[in-house]
Amino acid sequence: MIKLTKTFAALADPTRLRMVERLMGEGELPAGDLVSDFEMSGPAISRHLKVLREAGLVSQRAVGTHRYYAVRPEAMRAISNWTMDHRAFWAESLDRLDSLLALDPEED
Amino acid sequence: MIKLTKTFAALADPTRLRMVERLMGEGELPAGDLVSDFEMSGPAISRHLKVLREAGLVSQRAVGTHRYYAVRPEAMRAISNWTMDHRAFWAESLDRLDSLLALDPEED
DNA sequence: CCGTTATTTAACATTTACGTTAAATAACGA
DNA sequence: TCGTTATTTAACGTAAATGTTAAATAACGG
Repeated sequence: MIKLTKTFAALADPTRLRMVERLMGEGELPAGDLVSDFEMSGPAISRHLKVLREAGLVSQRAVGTHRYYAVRPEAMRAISNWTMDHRAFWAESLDRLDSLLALDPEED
Repeated sequence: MIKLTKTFAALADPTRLRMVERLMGEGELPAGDLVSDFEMSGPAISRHLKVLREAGLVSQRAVGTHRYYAVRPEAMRAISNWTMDHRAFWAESLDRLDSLLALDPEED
């Protein structure tokens, strides 16, 4: 089960957020490819990847000495589901507007 | 402008996540109402609210000595938008399934 | 087997986060 | 004005996060 606070904590760091975005855009990548993206030591990147992994945000696949990382769709879906669970709150005014425009143009 | 890493950091703490959820469910509440929710001192709650405020997640309204807090829909929308921006990645298989079921039942 | 490459783990320093209690502010009502 | 209530700020201790360099692992290709 995905713990939402863990997921959010993992994405709360700019380096990790960028990693996740790159992985979503390009798909699975080896750790080394991510190292060259950032002005940061290899070990630092490795630990960020570990945080992402432990949060369930990425998967790791070994091929020879390479470790391929990829974002786990379930994790992203969990965030999306959470926002959708509360959609009634945050989309309230937009919904009302939609309704008024689309269905119910009765008030002034 | 809402900084996504700040938003995620704010939601990365279980106490703050619960606060936000309660505020979304019940709407605007004074700080004191939130204090009684948690086994934690008033000052601790106050600081959590400050973190949420500085992240742009909640608004504060003063009425007498009370401070009413409410979740800012824009912040939630920002998260939702981010997930939607990457929907092509995480909803990929579901989309494909949807498409196949709905539109294009041509393959085996 | 050996040197090279890819990546992680260990050890360490520094900053940030978070909780506590005590004190400060500010509005309220007698 | 004074004591009470609501909330925040200050001061402090401790734990967690993050970066660094050095060392450990492990697969690769001669």
